[in-house]
Amino acid sequence: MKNIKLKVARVQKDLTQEELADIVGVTRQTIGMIEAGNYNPTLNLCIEICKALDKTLNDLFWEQDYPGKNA
Amino acid sequence: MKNIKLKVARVQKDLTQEELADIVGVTRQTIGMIEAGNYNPTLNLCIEICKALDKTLNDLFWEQDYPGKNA
DNA sequence: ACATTATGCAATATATATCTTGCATACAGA
DNA sequence: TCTGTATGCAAGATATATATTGCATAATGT
Repeated sequence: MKNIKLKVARVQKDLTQEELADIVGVTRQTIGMIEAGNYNPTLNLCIEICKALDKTLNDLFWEQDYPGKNA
Repeated sequence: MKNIKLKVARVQKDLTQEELADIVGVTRQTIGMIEAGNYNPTLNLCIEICKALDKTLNDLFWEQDYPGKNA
């Protein structure tokens, strides 16, 4: 499931996938896959992304696209 | 860095490490290491833990023990 | 038309999250 | 004292997050 919130927050900061990746210390592909969904990133990476985008974990990763949400 | 919030939330639910582990589908050791800190769990696991304990990501995993917090 | 930038997709390699098993300690109850 | 429960710690195995490389496409500017 795509993470639209993350993509929006990134675009709001006028950052490209590669720029965000550089800031948080991962590869462009990793950011791309997180935005594309079907991925399960690490807590530390999520936190770094949130800090880079001035958001919180709940802002970007809560109640949007975790498996079994509407079960 | 130890995750006290997680331990407190678990005890409030009267759950043992092993019981919580069974609920979220991991091993007792995994829960133990997350509580003990020096660990980097997966986002999906964090979400499952939050759901099991009726907490949010921010409640249990935000601004407590991520690296560089006070940098 | 050409070059550049941003993104998507995929295969292989590496790092690390998680599992499995086992042992040790502390504590509560019989 | 003995047994069961809850937890901590550690070594080796497995699954998967992430890196690396490469190619394809759309959009933009010259």
